[in-house]
This record gives sequence, C-alpha cells and structure tokens, in this order.
Amino acid sequence: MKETGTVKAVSDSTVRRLSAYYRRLSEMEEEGIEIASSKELATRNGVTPAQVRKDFSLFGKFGRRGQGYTVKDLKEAIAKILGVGRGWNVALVGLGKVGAALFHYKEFRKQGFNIAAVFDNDPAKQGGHIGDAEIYAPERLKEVVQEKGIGIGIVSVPGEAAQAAVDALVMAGVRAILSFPMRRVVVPEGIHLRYVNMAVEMEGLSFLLANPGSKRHRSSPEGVR
Amino acid sequence: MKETGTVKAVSDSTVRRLSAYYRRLSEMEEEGIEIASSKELATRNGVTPAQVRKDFSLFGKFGRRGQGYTVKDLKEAIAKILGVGRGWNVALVGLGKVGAALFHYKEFRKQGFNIAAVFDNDPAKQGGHIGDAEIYAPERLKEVVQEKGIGIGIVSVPGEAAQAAVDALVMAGVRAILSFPMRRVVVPEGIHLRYVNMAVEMEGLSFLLANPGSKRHRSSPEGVR
DNA sequence: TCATGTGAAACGCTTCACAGCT
DNA sequence: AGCTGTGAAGCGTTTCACATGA
Repeated sequence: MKETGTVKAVSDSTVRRLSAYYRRLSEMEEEGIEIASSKELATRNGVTPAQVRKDFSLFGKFGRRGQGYTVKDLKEAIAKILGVGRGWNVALVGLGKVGAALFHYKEFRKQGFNIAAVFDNDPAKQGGHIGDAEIYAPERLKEVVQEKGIGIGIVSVPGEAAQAAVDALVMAGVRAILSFPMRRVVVPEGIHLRYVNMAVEMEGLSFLLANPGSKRHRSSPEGVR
Repeated sequence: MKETGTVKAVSDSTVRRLSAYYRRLSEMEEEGIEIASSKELATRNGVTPAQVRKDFSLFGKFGRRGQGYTVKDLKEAIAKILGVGRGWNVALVGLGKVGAALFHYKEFRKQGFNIAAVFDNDPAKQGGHIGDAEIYAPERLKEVVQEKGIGIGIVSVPGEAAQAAVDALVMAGVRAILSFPMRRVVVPEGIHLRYVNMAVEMEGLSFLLANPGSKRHRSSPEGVR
C-alpha cells in the first residue's frame, strides 16, 4: 500500500510486464473480480508468481500477506507508476494510412493518450481537421508542441523522412518518441525512443517456422510480448 | 561463408537483432557499400561489435578475418536464417481500419510476406476484393488456408473476437500468429504467437517520462527495439 | 596489422525458498 | 494456514580479451 519514493533502475522487461498486468487488471475489474493473488495474475499473464511479486516489489508493497492484492488499488498503483491516466498530450507526425489508422485507434485515448495535434507535409491537408485535432504544417511543430504542452511524439512518415521528423520533434522539446518507420533513427542522449515494427515480429515468426527446434523454452511461456 | 546445419537454442533478442542487421544491410547495399565490419554494423544498430559477431557465430562463419563481411553475402545469409524471401503466404483476419492499414503496408510484401487471403465477419465485405486478395467469410478459413498454403496468420479483430480468431487460425493449421488486439490470447504448445501492441510501447515511454532516472543504461544504447 | 570467431568472465534477470504478516 | 515480500542462488545473455588467420 505504500510506495517508496526511491526510483531504482528498472528493466525494460519489467515495464512491459507492468503494462500487461495493468491490462489484465482492467479486464478483471470488468469481470467483477476484487482480489487477485500473484498466482492468478501470473496465470493471466503467462509468467511466474515470483516474477509478479518481484516486479511489484521494485516499487513498493501493494498487497496484503495471506490475502493477495486488491484489484482496484493495484490497478491504480500501476497506473501511477506507468504515468498513464495523467493525460499525456501527443503529437502525431505523418497522416498517411498508418497515421490515420493510429489516430482512430480508440484504446489509445482510453489509456490516457490524447492526440492533441497532427502534422503533415501535404499542404492539402494542412489547416484541416481529423476528428477534433487540427492538422498543421511541420514548420509549426515547435510552436504547437509548446502551446499544447505536448510531451510525446508519434512518427508515422515514410522512412526517408523519419530522421527529419524525429529531429523536428526533439527540437520542439518532445522527450519521448514512438517511431513506426523501419528506418533506424538517432536521438540525443536523454531522449526516449521506441520503435513499433511489425516486420521485426513477422521475421521473428518466420525464423521460428524456418528453424524448428530453435526455440528457447525459457522466459514467459509464450510470453508477454 | 559456411553454415552449420545444427540449430542451437537462439534467444528472442538475437532474432530481433538479426532483423535489424538485415534491414541495415539492405540500406548499406542501397548506399553502394560492399564491405562491412562488425564495428560498422554495431554502430548502425546501436549494439556492440562483440554482440554482432556473437550473434552471427550462432549460425556459422560469415566473415573474413582482417577484412569484415561482404554486405551482399551477409544479407543473403541472414535472409536464409530468418526464412524471409521464401515467400510466406499470410492470412489477414479482420479488415477494419487496422487490418486495412496493414494490408496496404508496402514494406511488408517487399520482405516476402504475401497476404494471400483476407477474412472478415461483415457479409457486406465478403466476396469482394481488397487489392488482389479475396475477402472470405471466417467459416472458410480452414479450406482457404489449406488451399493457398498459408503458414502465418495476422489477427486484427476487436479484442472480444481475438481468441476466436486465433482458435480458428490454429484449427486451420496455421502455426504462427501475429496478434494486434490488446487482449491476451492463448495458443496450444508449439504454435508461435507474437503481439504488436502500441499501447505497451506508449506506456513504456510514459513510464520513462514519469520516472526520470529509472532508466537502465545497459542493453542496446537506445536499442534495437 | 587488422578484424573475425570464441571460450571465459561479468553482468543482469528470473526463480527459489523462506521469513514475515495477516 | 495462506500469500506476500525478498535475499540469495541459478541461469542466460552480453562483454571481454585473445587466439586465429588473412
């Protein structure tokens, strides 16, 4: 129930699992389940109970010995740890097919990410709206990012334009970027960057089919990811 | 230059990095670069040279001491390891906004993944076409999967329908599945499953912004993923 | 001399096993 | 009795450092 103020070094895998727990807890809440043990959470996430407890233990003590965890409280605690629900404003750069699909992705807003501004090179789109978001010329990135308090950028431009888009976001003061193009981009120290790349996942599957028997039978039994 | 026939246990991270190397090698080929050292590949992928050499060493000897690797040969070797370029036939289940965006994702076909059939619940879509692919009713999954030799399935249906879609693919004989809904699904032993989940990545970024100083300064300097 | 390929060391993450509470 | 929280052990992955060979 109590959180330590200390922020320890937390691994990427732990953070990913926290996301997964968070989603399972939402589902359990909808199912009307009020108490969850580490065993139950482990089953629902394809990890071990010890892993679940260890993950939580990095951030504080959220359960009651002999009882388990209160679903509602735990969910709120994880939300706080992840920083979701505090309503991040997000900039979407690149309104092609992928960008448009992202924009309409409902779950996204539900998790507290608000696409506050959209940027696209195409003058025909500029000045228009998608949903309730205005579409701006990329030149206005800095101005709009600062005006709207945008902290996270999503890049969905063609590969050739990816680095320029990232640079512009960084210049505008955005400190975290999610990039969809396959092209690798570089960011200065201190800027957080992640990729979403479906091709990597497909090639991973391809590898598994092409190399039967190569599979590590460790880590998350057909895991979190 | 020589591959061992033995398939060792290969970690997930290694396979992901192979995907990344593969992409960088394609870029280098386009740039007209013919020789690459592990150092060069490391720089371009944000990993260490030793990591690059170790990754390759799991599959054979692809370089020449004192020289480096031939870009073209190495790229082909990795393609073979990953099993790309052998033209996988893929089934796309769920033709909503996400499904449609995936269908039109060009890079995808370029990497040798061919969406050979599309399935959707909506009778209005069934019997029609998207691109050169026919749209079928889900009931015909098994028949079509076997007829077209489909080995991989992509699930882009709403969360509530995810498990049913996965079950149907498995029943149809598909052995590898890429799932987009946030809902966790289960598959029998031996079926390969991966998720693409943008929310996890966004929450990861959110965590990093909400917990400054929590970042592990290990593993791929703003890494492969 | 230069860069690969690779055992061995270092490191970090996961699992174990039990003390501590309820 | 039951389940959490956690130091310590176990194990897999990354890095080191050097032998090997061009």
